Amino acid sequence: MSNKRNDIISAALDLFSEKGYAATSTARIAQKAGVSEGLIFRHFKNKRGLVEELLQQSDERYQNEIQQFISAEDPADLLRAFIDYSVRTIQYVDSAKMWITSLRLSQELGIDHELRYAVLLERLAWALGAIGHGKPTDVARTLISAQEGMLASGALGHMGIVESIAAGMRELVLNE
Amino acid sequence: MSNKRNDIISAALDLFSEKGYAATSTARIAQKAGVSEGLIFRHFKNKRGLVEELLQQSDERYQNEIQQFISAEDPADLLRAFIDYSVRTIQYVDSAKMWITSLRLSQELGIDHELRYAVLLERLAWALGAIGHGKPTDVARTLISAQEGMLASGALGHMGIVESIAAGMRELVLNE
DNA sequence: TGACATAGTAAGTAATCACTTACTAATATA
DNA sequence: TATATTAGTAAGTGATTACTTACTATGTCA
Repeated sequence: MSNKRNDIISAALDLFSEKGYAATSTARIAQKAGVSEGLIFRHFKNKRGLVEELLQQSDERYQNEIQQFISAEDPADLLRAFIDYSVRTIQYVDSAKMWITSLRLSQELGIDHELRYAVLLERLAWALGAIGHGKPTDVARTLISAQEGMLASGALGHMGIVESIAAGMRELVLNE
Repeated sequence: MSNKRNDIISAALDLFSEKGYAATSTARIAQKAGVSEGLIFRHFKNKRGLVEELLQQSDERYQNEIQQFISAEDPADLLRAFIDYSVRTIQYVDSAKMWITSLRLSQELGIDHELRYAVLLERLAWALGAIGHGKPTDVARTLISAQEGMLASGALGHMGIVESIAAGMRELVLNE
């Protein structure tokens, strides 16, 4: 089985994460993937179809990754894991690319990705309530927003800032 | 004095905030502004020059707006004002457009807007320290990140979420 | 082996892109 | 009022865009 279809998706991910959707041409994607431009349109209905599959893959991966810590039984452990995960995710170029791209493309294409956080929000709120925070749902939303802010503001280039934001979250939420 | 130069900037702001930079053509901007396309290139060196002036105006306005509360003498008042400002800013379509556009365009054009927060960061950290928070600089960064996250995630359409994030900030920072 | 679907390509297409040219209209200043 | 500068336009420019067409190569299974 050929892997050129995957080559296209992975080249698209690279380029979309650098330049965004509109500024990335299908010609450039084909070139980077080492295939003819026409092949993109054999495998995907159009450019939009390609980016939608990419976003869907990224979402599946995201849901998979958060599964690893949202089931923790100790609430403080869960919160610690959430904060660490935010940092770790950005340290591994591969993960970071997918996260940032997913956020940026959702914005650029006007796709609502609020739903994505439903499960995470619920578990965070539970953990926050369990360790004595008032308004746990509001606080959970604040944490998720802080995490998104990290991704939005080109934090990829500034590891120091990412660590600092995480430290601030730990201080506010866990007093540690 | 003609106002066509301003018409161009304001049409560009509208369109950039909807579609982003790359997906907005100079032809479309001219059409919306009710001028010929050539006029854009008389007043601005090129498309990039137009967006840079737009970003600079937005930055001036931002620095102006935060001046109104960062000089508060009471630390709790300052923090309250910061949080309220985040919400208010998004309620007024005009302000929101400028904020979101400024964040999105900085991302899309790869402009570092970290500097923008220098003064705010310093004053927030002071206020947080004064009311007894540990690691005040880290916590200040977390708050700013949460605010950026609000803007990044199409919060314009979801006032309820914006209010909720603000409530979470109030709870975490001021216990109220 | 032969028939048929799938994978892949090279060379198009019309539309749109940012930007330029060559010009006229308006306004300021002497 | 003559002159010079600025504001404005219509109609281009070549390059690039997403996508199509018409074709060939490769594998699959009766």
